[in-house]
Amino acid sequence: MPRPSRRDDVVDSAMKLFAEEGFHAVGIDRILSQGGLAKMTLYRHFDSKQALILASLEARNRQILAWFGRKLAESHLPPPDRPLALFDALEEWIGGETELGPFNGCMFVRAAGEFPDLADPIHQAAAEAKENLRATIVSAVELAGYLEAEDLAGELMVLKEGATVLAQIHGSAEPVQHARRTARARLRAWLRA
Amino acid sequence: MPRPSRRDDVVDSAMKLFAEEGFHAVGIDRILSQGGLAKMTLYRHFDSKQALILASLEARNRQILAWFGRKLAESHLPPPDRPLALFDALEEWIGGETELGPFNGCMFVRAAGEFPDLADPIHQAAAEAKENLRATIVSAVELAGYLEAEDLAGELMVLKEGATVLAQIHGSAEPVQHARRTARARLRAWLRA
DNA sequence: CCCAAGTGATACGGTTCGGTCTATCTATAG
DNA sequence: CTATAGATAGACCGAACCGTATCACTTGGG
Repeated sequence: MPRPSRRDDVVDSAMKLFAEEGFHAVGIDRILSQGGLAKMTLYRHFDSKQALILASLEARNRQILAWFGRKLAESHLPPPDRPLALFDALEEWIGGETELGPFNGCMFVRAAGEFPDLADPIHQAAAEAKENLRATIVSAVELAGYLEAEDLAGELMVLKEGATVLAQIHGSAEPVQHARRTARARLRAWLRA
Repeated sequence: MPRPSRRDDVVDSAMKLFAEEGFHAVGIDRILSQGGLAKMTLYRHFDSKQALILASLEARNRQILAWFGRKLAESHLPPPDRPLALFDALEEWIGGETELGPFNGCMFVRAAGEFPDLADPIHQAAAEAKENLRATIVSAVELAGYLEAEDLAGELMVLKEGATVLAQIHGSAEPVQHARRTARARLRAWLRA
């Protein structure tokens, strides 16, 4: 099991280009040339471009889950405010240099947008990624001591997705401020209940 | 000025296909064949596919603005709750048969996703469409008697976009419920302030 | 040392893409 | 009637697409 890492090279190059320009807009040749890979190296590891896209989404999913999970766990906010670390992390992602690379919106939202058929495996992979993130937020909310964590996490998800989408469209982190303010108020209300 | 409507035929066919399958995924030939148009009919009215996409976005923008504007104006909710008509309209759009056609997520979000370059005219058109909708919401919020309408509308926009995106990914209107509940609570809080 | 697997480089095939061009048809205005 | 503008239909082009095939080279294990 030498794990030659060539497969990972292909996925990394693909993930980067897909994130920057989109799935349909990026051809196999560009993925391979940027990275000095050969075509047979790709098709030895993947059946098709679709399989490569799926692998890229899975890799991105692990990356995103680990990053947000860490940001939520390492937050220095007082426990009831800790879920707000979600929006601090989002702002950091948008504005700056993180290991997630330049901010180009959510890769899963864009995948679901380019492959709108609900039965498409790519669309389903995007939906699963969102469900995974939701579960992470549920855990964080429970850990912060909230009841009805499912409902609260659902509201936080809506806010996070809305802020992400608007930030990408307008090229600005301002929507995150709106989302964070709303989230803060909702957390306060949940505390009183 | 006979307004031969052939141009509109092209835009209508394009808008429908772009909404269903995406911009890169749909070729000119399909747009024309579905609708019995000739290629020269397209290129007499538009310089390029990009110009056709821009025209489709503008047409969709007018459609969306008129629809949400009407839903907000005709709402039978008590005035302070009237901005919630936004989410009722969204749910109606998702679930059912409206003049907006089948729900495939927000066309502008998907356009900005497929053309991520902020300098791309298509991306900019998508951003302008969002700004137009935001202005509509600001007016509705002011009309309902709220102060600081800009901030409140900003929060409502985030909720609406998040609900739209999640609804498209999961093929479910459930996120709209979360968004609506959050919005209701925020409106109540704004009333007390 | 040798063999087999993996890789880079390249060429190729069949399809589709966006866009141009020509030819024919129709419909209206003069 | 003719003249003209806009329409359809379709051939055509160069480029890019995804995927396959071929060949030479490197590499590591028995």
